[in-house]
Amino acid sequence: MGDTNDTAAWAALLRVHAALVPRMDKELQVKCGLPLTWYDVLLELNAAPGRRLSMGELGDVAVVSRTRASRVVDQLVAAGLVTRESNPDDKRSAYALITDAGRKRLRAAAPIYLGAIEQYFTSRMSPDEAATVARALEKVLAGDGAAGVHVD
Amino acid sequence: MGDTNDTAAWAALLRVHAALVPRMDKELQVKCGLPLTWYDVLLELNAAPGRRLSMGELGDVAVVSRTRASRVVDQLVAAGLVTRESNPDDKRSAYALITDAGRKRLRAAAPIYLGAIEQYFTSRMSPDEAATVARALEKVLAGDGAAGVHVD
DNA sequence: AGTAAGAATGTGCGTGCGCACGCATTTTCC
DNA sequence: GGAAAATGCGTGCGCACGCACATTCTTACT
Repeated sequence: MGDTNDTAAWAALLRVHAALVPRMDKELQVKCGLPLTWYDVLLELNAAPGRRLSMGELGDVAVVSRTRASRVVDQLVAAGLVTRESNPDDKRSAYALITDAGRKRLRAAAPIYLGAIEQYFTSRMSPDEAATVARALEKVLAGDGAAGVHVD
Repeated sequence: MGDTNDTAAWAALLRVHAALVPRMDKELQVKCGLPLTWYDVLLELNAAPGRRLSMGELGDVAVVSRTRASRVVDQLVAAGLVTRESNPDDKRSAYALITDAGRKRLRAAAPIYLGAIEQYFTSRMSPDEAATVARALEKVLAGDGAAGVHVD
């Protein structure tokens, strides 16, 4: 609004994140007993080839950092939604493998989460706008690998 | 990418936030000794009428929560960038008022921050896209007050 | 006026999170 | 082959963050 046009998009992104992420996290946790972090990790594991990912890969592909991923996997193992498995080819690395129970929980939570995204986010804009937002932000991510990004 | 079109925009927003916010925070802190949270609070105070804001207003307008704002203001007072001032009309409320030193620090930090936004974010997309992103995300925020949002 | 309900703030506390570090293993280089 | 650098991982630690609660003051109601 009072913002110069360049920063308006960035400022809005920060505010949307601050407003919606806690709300969706609470909602997911109340309706599914599943924190957003767990959902994200389970989603990535489920989509990965062989339904398994090393900790480093998980840190790269998921929103959480690598060290955080390690601890989230601990919790998921304790909850029976994931198992740890060692890689015979590289004994340093540890795979996280989603269990059937994990996939069940993920499938149960998905409609809740997707519904929240639709209700709070996507439905507020036109389909064209949603497509443009997705394309623009993906370009931001693409130009990212160049400038050193790693958080951990 | 593999995402259904609806969730692609939201997923990209999460990833952009996760990738860029820590980076900008570090950069601002290294080059200006100013955490992103401080910058945000100083910016809002500086833009406010009378250059002052109560804690509740600050929590509403800034990205930080109300309780967090109270503590950030403590730090800013200790750093001499802000002063606390009581409201004669309502002795419960406490105003935070930006000092000249605070404005100086803010003016010094602004080009760094704006440059980072341009470099990492805005320059990756076309001006049209930036405008569309801003408009779409502001609509998300506008439709927000309705559904109870308050975090604190 | 007097009392009960409500609002604004600050603080103790538990949790989430990433960094710095150390350990184990792999890879590179001589 | 063997040593040195590099990689992957888990953990101790400190900081950021919000919730629940107590406090102080204001407002509404009788």
